[in-house]
Amino acid sequence: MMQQPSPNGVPQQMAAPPPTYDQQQQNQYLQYQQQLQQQQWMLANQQQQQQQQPPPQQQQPYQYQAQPQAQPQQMYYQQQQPPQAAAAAAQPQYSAAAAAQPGGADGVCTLWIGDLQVWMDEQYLMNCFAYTGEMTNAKVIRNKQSGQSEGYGFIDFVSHAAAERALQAYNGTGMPNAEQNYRLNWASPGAGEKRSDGTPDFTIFVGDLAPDVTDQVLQQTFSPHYPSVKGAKIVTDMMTGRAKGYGFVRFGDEGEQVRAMHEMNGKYCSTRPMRIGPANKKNTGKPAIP
DNA sequence: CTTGAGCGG
Repeated sequence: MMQQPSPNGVPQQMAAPPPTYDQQQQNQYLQYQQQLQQQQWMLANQQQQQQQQPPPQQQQPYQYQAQPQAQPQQMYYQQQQPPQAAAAAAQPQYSAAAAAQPGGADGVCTLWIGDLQVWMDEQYLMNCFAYTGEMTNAKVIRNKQSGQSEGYGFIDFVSHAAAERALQAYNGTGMPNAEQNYRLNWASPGAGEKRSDGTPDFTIFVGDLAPDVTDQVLQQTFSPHYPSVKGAKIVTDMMTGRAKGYGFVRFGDEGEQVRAMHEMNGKYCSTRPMRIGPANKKNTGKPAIP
């Protein structure tokens, strides 16, 4: 089976890579790292605003901390480019709909990213989005005391358009070295789809979902029939990254929510029939009566 | 595994 890199249980810090990786991959990885750093360096130079990054060979400014939990993944990432991301990068298209987007009008260049696992650090995010060539910074929010990731972070881009491109291309696609999809959204001001006063969400619970159903798939299952669909969310286990097999769909219109509960119940999403009910905890549109 | 751990400096 799999060989353990550290037979004596000593956590390998930033030491030699495990023998399970061959030299070729290591070299590719190192080359990739240098490319990334150079890209970053050039970007920083272009803008002439960030302090100059020291040449490659420099280690990351932040320090790793010994973590009690076993890390399910290795720290070595392989280059991976989502097909849509490739397309977006190849032909940058400035959608006219940008102004209508939630994060739209103003020049928000930052994306919020959630559902991060504890081992997904800045370096990891760099790798993920460096391919766009338009990312300027990545940050993981950590607990000040424990130093552990809070499970979300922020990614800055050179422009609002660049951020939107990344959002469209990456959101919902698979993350490298993880069994989960990107969960991206516009960062704070006037943010994407959270609670908004005066515009209540009418949410349904959708259970019995196949493991391959993503936010997008679920939303697209409903949106053609119900124009008021605002979004869909598959619930995933943060620790394992596995989908829990259920999710939620939010409607802007209560009538459509009710209709969907009747009409779509038992209908197929991907490979399995959905089980639909009203959502309880958050926004059902009907506030609980004390 | 059936009711969402989602906004910093």
